[in-house]
Amino acid sequence: MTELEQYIKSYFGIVAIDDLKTIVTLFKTTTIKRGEFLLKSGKYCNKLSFVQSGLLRMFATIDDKEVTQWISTNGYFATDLSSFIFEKPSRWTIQALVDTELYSITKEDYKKIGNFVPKWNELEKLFLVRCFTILEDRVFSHLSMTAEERYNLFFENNKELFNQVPLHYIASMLGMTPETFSRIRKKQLL
Amino acid sequence: MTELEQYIKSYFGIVAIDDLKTIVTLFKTTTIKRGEFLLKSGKYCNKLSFVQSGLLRMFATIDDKEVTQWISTNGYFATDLSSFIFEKPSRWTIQALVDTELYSITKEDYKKIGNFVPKWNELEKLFLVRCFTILEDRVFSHLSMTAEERYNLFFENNKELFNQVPLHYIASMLGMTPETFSRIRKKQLL
DNA sequence: TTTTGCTCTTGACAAAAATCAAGAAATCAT
DNA sequence: ATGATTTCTTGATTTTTGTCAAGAGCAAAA
Repeated sequence: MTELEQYIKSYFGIVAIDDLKTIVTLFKTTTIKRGEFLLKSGKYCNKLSFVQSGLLRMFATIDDKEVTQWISTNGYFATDLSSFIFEKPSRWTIQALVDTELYSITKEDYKKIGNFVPKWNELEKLFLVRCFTILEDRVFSHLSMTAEERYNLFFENNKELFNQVPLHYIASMLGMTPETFSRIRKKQLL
Repeated sequence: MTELEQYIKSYFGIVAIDDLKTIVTLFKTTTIKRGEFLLKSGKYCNKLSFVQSGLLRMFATIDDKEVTQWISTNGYFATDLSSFIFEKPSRWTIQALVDTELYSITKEDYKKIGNFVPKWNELEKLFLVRCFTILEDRVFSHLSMTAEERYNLFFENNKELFNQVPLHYIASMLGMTPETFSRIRKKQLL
C-alpha cells in the first residue's frame, strides 16, 4: 500500500482497495518551500492536502499575534474544511515550516470522487465526524485540564514534533505562552 | 413552515421543500422530564434529537466533577455525534434541565433518509462541517481569549440562556469556575 | 410555615499563568 | 566563519484564575 493510500485509510476508514486506488489517482504531488503559503486567510481554500513530508502550520492573526491552531506533519491533512466545503473565504493561513511535499486534490476533482466511488458519501461522512471528534476532545481538554496537563497529554502523543518545530508554535496551539511552555518543559525534563 | 422544518433548514442549509417534508415525517416527538437522561455515558447513542422546547445539558464526569460541554436549547440538536455515527459507546451524558420536548429520529430511520432524499448526502455533509466549524471556533476562543472575553462573547449571543439555566453550567461550558463567572458577571452588570 | 437543598456571591488567600525584560543558545544568511 | 535573527530560558513581577469557606437568597418539599 502506498503512503497516500495509508493516509486516506487512516482518515476515511476501511476502503475497498479498488476504490482506494481510484481516489489516489485524483491526487497530485506538489512541493512547497519553507516559508511559502499553502493558503492565505481571506482566500478560498480550493484544495485538500495530505502532508507526505515536512511540516505545515495553520494559524490566524489577531491583534498582531499569530494563534497557531494546528500543526500538520507526515500523514495529516491540511485544509480549511469550512472554506473548502462551503466555498467561502478562509479564516486560516497555512504556511510551510520547512520544505514540504504534499498530496493534493482540487475541489473540482474532489467533487468527482462520488462518480467513481459509490460509497464515497459514507466515507466522507466518517472523515468529517472524525475531524469533529478531534476538536471535541480539544475543547474538552480546555474545559477540564490545566496547561501542564495539556502539555503532558500532547507530549505523550507527539514526542517527535518537539524536535521538529519551534516550540512557541506548540505552546500557542496548546493555549499557553512560550514562557509557561518552557517552564513546564523544564519540570518534565528533570 | 413547521418548527422542525426550520430547525433542519438552519443546520442542513437550503433543502427543497418536498425533501424537507419527507425528512420531517421520520422524526417523532417525545418528551423527557426534568432530571431524566436522554443519553448516558457508555451507552450507544441511537437517536438524533432536536429540542422543541426545554433545555438539555451534555456533560462528562471526570474525577467526581461534571464538565458541561454544551447546553441545547430550543432549535438546537442534542446527540453524541461520534457515538451516533460510529455506533460506539458515548462519552457524554445528556440530561434534561427542565421538562423538554424533542423531535427525535432513530439511527435506523436516519439511515433511510438517503433512500427518499437523493441530495441527502450533500446536506448531511454540510451539517457535519457546520458542527465542525462551531467547535473550531470554540477551540480558537480558548487559544486567543481570556475568561472574561469568552464570557462576553457568549453572553452577547446567548442572553436568554442566562435566565434559564443554573449559571455554573454556563461557567463550566466556558471553561471557568462558578466564582470566576460570578465576578465577571458582576463587573458586566455595573 | 419551616426546613432543606441548591445557587450564587463575596472575601481572603493560593496557585497558575501572563507579562516584561534580559540574556543565552541555536540557527540562518552571507 | 561571522554577524544577524530567531528561539528558548530565566527571573522578577503582575494579573488572572482557582480554591476554600462562609453566608445570603431562593425555591421546592415536608
